[in-house]
Amino acid sequence: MRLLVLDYLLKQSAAVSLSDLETYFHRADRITLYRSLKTFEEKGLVHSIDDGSGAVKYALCPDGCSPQEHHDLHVHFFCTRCRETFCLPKSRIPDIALPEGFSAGEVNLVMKGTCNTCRG
Amino acid sequence: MRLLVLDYLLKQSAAVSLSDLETYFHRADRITLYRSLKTFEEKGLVHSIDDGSGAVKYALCPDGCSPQEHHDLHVHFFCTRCRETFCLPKSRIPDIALPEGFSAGEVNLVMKGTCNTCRG
DNA sequence: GAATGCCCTGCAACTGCATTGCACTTTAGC
DNA sequence: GCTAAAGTGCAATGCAGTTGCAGGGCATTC
Ligand SMILES: [Mn+2]
Ligand SMILES: [Mn+2]
Ligand SMILES: [Zn+2]
Ligand SMILES: [Zn+2]
Repeated sequence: MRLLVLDYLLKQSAAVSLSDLETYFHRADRITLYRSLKTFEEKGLVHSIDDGSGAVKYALCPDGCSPQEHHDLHVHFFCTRCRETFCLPKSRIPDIALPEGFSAGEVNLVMKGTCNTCRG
Repeated sequence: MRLLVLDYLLKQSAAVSLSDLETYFHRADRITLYRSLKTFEEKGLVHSIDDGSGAVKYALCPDGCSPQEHHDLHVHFFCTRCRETFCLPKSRIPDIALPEGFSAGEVNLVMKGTCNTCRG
């Protein structure tokens, strides 16, 4: 099952949600798919994306992610038309000036708009 | 009830969630508080913040927000210790380079780390 | 002052997504 | 082949958000 899920992820250009998997693998159990994603995430194969759509999405990690540390510090793009979420590894997150006393850790940056296939 | 909620919001330095309100106004109904926030948001009084904590938080808008358009294009900061979320209106979101064909709309930028009261 | 209508409130119920427990099956190691 | 571990399926739960509906306050109108 996990191999099938991994194969599916490799073919996607956009991030997938659990319900996406559920729709595609309609014969498989929801929980199995859920745990597959969780395991992949733990092992550093995929990273999760909270794009504000209500459902967490997952995408394959770039090379160099380890179980200890995910460095998915790239921008994510959520298309408001097709509701797909894309990783934009080329668009790095710039440094943000913080007020005195604040120390930065992770950053979550999600842009919204229309993607290249949805523009008209 | 709404006046009480508004009064409460005015006294906060951090964004509040629905359950925060629920805890404070323990005699009021959850739904009434929920709808108060929704009404405030519609009218341009508050803006909602998705900080990734699982619960949407709300904070008063800066001057100039209208029912039609919220311009809360500032950075939000989520403290991983006290789990409070702060608006950082001084930290503007820089422009992000997008790939060809992508057009930008809203941006959600949440930084995580420790706030000025939680640093040790 | 009674009737009408609107707005606010409270109760109940429902949805969607995430998560866990437990039993069963399959796989891998010996 | 036997045994332990890993993977899977089913059930149930939790939590945040949301909606429908009915009752109550209040002001306007006749
Ligand atoms: Mn990504
Ligand atoms: Mn804000
Ligand atoms: Zn699109
Ligand atoms: Zn803090």
